[in-house]
Amino acid sequence: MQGSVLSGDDRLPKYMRLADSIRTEIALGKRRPGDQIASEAELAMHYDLAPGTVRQAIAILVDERILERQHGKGTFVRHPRFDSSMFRFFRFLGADGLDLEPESRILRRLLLPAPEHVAQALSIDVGADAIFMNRLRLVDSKPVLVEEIWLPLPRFSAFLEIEEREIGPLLYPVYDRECGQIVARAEEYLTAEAAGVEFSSILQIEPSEPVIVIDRIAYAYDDVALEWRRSRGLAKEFNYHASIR
Amino acid sequence: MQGSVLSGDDRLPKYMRLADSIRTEIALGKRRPGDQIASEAELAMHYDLAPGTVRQAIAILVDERILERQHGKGTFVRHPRFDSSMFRFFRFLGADGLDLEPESRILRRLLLPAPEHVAQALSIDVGADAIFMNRLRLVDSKPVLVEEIWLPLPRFSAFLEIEEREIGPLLYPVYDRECGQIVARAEEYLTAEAAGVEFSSILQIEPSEPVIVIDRIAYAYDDVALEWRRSRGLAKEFNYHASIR
DNA sequence: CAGTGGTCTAGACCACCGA
DNA sequence: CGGTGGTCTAGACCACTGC
Repeated sequence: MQGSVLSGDDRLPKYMRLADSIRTEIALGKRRPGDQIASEAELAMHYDLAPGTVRQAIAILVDERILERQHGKGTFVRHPRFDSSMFRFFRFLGADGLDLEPESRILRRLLLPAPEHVAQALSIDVGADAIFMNRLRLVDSKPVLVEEIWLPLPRFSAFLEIEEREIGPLLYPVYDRECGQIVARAEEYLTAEAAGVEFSSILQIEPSEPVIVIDRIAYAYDDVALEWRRSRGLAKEFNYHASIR
Repeated sequence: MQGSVLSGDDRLPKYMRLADSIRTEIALGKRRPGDQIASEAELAMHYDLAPGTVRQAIAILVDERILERQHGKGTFVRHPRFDSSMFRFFRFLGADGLDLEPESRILRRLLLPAPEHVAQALSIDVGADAIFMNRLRLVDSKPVLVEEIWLPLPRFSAFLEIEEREIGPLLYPVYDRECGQIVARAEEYLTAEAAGVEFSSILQIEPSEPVIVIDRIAYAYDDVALEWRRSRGLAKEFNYHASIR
């Protein structure tokens, strides 16, 4: 017999159920970023669907930025590379005038009881232990960004054991490699405030100087919240662009 | 004879040329926001295309937020209603705790030579006369936002003649009604800075307090730049949200 | 009820890629 | 060259809307 059966609520259109099925495979780690998925013809055969229906399903996932099509090659699980999304906003220019990726210095990394706003975002109990990390980002040895990062247990327990030198400026590849957690998307909330005494001394600016504050919650493919992060950076290095329709 | 011919480069796919054709009709004002367009069956008949090809064309325009489909009713030119997009960012709460739309007070409205950054954005000559307007937005009679607005001539010449009381807080409906110019989309650029002496006195805050600065260029359906605007508002009222994938 | 968009079928042929 | 996605056809039937 050929023709596998689509799971899920059969009141939903087939193309949605196929999209759900592929999305779930990725969430479970059966398909990982970079992997090629079955061709449209194979999927049509396997699920006993018309080619057009399969295309419609894939179109959804391409739209969600989960898959990408490459004409003549195949359809692939997309690499979600936005750990540096901050650097679409902040432009850090070195002495040579080129964009720089700030180096990273971890100031603190320890277990702490999660405060309410973090606990709520990460769906853990208020006051439950979680990993807290404090990082400084520098360009030309000058501080430009401070980060407070919270990670839930037990999902990230391995993260406490890693040697600091194994942690580069990009955390999401570390989360994947050491903890098996893939960040698929994020929500960011942005505002500005005066630096204040605490952050002005860290960033070596005047307390009255404005800083941009970006809160980010990062999610896995299955919408589990993986990381809460608050970043503060010099407002004058910051420029955000948005299209509105 | 039935079967109209698609214009444009015939090396392009038919669905793209149909989408271009509909987009152009809207840019020329033949179809206006709220209008119903021909049904998929009619379009297929008229252009001698298969229904699926017509659907693909419409899908593009729906994706671009130019059209919207309504099941059982038809397909319509979408109303681009984002004059109040600022108020997805700024939340102005009145004494009763509800969101308020700030009232508007025009401080200045006159012809001035366009500075370079404005001229470039609006594709006019540097130093050429353009309409400049300075507005203050208030909530409970307290200033919360200052705007500098530039409009190109001769497209907006009628705008100088309008009585101030005919200009409400929303400008884009006025542009449409009085000048026949429809804003279809916009690009916004966002940063923050200390208010400084000029704006602190207008906004009644300390010069060191941070303000959010939003530059916006508004475009017509045919991508002609219609308006350049710079808004400054209290950073503490500001919260922007973005999804990243 | 007629008319609209939404889902789905079952193909054909083309354009692109890599071996 | 074989395999992939991209375009296009020509329908059928369903679900929703408003008269």
